[in-house]
Amino acid sequence: MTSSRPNGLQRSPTLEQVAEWAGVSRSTVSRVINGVSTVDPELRELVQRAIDATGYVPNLAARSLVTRRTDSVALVVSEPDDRNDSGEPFLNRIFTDPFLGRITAGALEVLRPEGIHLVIMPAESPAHDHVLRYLRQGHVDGVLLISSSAADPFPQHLCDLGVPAVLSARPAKPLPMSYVDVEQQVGAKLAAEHLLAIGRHHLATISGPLDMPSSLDRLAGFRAALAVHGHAYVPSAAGNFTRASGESAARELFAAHPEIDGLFVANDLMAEGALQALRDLGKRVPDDVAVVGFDDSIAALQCRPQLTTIHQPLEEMAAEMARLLLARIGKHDAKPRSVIFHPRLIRRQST
Amino acid sequence: MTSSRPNGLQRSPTLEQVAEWAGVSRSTVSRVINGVSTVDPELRELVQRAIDATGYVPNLAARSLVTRRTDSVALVVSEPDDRNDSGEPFLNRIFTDPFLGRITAGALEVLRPEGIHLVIMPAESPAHDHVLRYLRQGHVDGVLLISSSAADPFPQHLCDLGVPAVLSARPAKPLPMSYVDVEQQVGAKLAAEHLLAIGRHHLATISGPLDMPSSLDRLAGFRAALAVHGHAYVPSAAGNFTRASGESAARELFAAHPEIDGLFVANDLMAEGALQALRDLGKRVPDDVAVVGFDDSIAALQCRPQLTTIHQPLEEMAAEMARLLLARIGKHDAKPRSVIFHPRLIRRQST
DNA sequence: GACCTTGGAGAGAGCGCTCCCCGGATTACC
DNA sequence: GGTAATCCGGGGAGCGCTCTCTCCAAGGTC
Repeated sequence: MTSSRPNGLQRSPTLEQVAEWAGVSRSTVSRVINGVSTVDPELRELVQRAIDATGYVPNLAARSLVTRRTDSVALVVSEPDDRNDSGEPFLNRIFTDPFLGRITAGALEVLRPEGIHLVIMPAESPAHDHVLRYLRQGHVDGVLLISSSAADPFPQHLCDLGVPAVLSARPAKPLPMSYVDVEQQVGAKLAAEHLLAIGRHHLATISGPLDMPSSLDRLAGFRAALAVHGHAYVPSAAGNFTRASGESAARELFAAHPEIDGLFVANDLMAEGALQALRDLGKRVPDDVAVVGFDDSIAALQCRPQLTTIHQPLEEMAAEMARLLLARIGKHDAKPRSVIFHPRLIRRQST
Repeated sequence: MTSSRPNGLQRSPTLEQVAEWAGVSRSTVSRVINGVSTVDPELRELVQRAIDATGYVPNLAARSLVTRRTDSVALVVSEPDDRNDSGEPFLNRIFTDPFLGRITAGALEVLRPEGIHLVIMPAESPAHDHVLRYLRQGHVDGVLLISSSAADPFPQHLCDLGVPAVLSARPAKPLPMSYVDVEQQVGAKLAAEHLLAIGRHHLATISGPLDMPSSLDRLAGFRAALAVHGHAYVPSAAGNFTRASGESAARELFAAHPEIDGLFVANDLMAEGALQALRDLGKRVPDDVAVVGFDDSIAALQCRPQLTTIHQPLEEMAAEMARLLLARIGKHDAKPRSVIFHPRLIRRQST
């Protein structure tokens, strides 16, 4: 029943007005609102009634003008120029990847209890400036950055800006910023050893874009693990983490190497595409070809056969990012920290 | 070379300092920044140099304290309580649906040129309060609301709040808010007539959740169009717009009515699931069963066979939402308006 | 040459809030 | 009972910006 605000025409009440209503000073109302303990319980009660009666809401602009905090952080998903070649619009790609949902959920898990709002901003390259301006203006206290490509200048920009930020993966060039990551190489190794363990000998891999450190790590990890077992050469094709790219990469791979009987794909979405290609090629999974994905996203469960995949605890990772960021916002001097998580293999029907 | 801001320790320069540097008054600097034309070109130039030299960025809190504008709007994706039964986490669902990417892109198309930032906020039910608080605090000038279920109280809350807002579809209960929509019934009719035109006689439909006006409209439109052609009974099953739900709805439908040879599915994602089910059942598409989707999302192109579907111009619709919102923000008295778009059928391989 | 108009710059008053500092009241202690 | 310690509430000074109002100078008009 906050009846008195039909259309924003009349301004919402101010602290001053609440104070007047309650017959106390501005300071007292401010104390009540900010939960300072040195207020007489009776007065506190009175002020609370005044707040309810007037329908008072603190003016955030005024508050953050003096506190220099906004109690909100941004989740920025960045992408550099040179990746607009996939044909698929960037916005559709990021919003279609189950990745983002899990990251968001994990971050909110930590932020909400702290009363911190999360604001999501896509930042495909032409909009970098826009987003940077938003961040510089002090709209948020800090940034959780999902950036992929090594070529992406965004992390560097953010660093220059001095805005507290945490990255979702090891930055391509060393940067004094905290980040969270998973042991990519270990994940790839798990996939390699599993494929060998189930008796496959002709292994290949579909990697992510070769300008992403995580893609390179998965590729290198897979190769290294196989080298240990005597496999000197491992055919590979690169995709860009979309389903369609996985499909064409698989086609390419099998055209050149029809003997492949074990496939490691750098994410589930591409693996799903690869399954499609294999179906078209008349190959049975897992009988003819065993497939291992990466991420353990819902896509892994949605496809037939369900994917064996490398699980990475994205929600926990995002939660940790949020924690690192909050710590960083708290004390400005904190030095960059990294937190690395462990992957594990989930076996399903595709191997 | 904005050298003077290593770590937020020293405060960023203020208007005052820029004015001092340039040897002019605060007012003049403010005029330059806000593009007021009554400034001597020479002085303007001088001030610009001062801004560059000091690395000045306007303090948004201070500005919006006096202007009462933030130059940003929120895109809120809401979901009521009672839909958490699908098993799949809400955040994953919305971020996995190509829908959101297209909406975002369309809205940005209009907002960016105006210098307005877009902030995306998921608002699954337990977080409603959080998001409402954010909106009340005046963090944004207005809201683009994607809300689906008729049971969702969020639009009503928003309305009570007096925050300018535009809905993505006709609200379930009449509400004094602008909205954008597509002629759902006409879309369904297109599907029905197409299926009849290609000689199908046993038609059925997979609808969306029955608490969504758009789902009901599509269902009703499909039935009505068939009734005109003498089909009194049309089997149907409801899904929740996810791929998995489409798959199980199709299974259910064909178990009861194996004779079905034409299927209208209320969105592409569910249609994709239905294709999966049909494949499992050994039905060929389109030979045994013709399938028409709805949305014309990328999912329609990704699946095999590619989907015949009802195109709705989501990007344009979102752009129009943004336009309506900006108009509303401009003058507070504006009365609610609705803009309705026309669907059209895109024929591909599934019919 | 006196008057009026107009373009362009400065001064000042807030916007609504927090937070420091101070003062009055209450309690405690000698 | 006097003084110190403690507690709590009020007053006031800004935070950095915009915006109106005022003022000055230059140009135009009769």
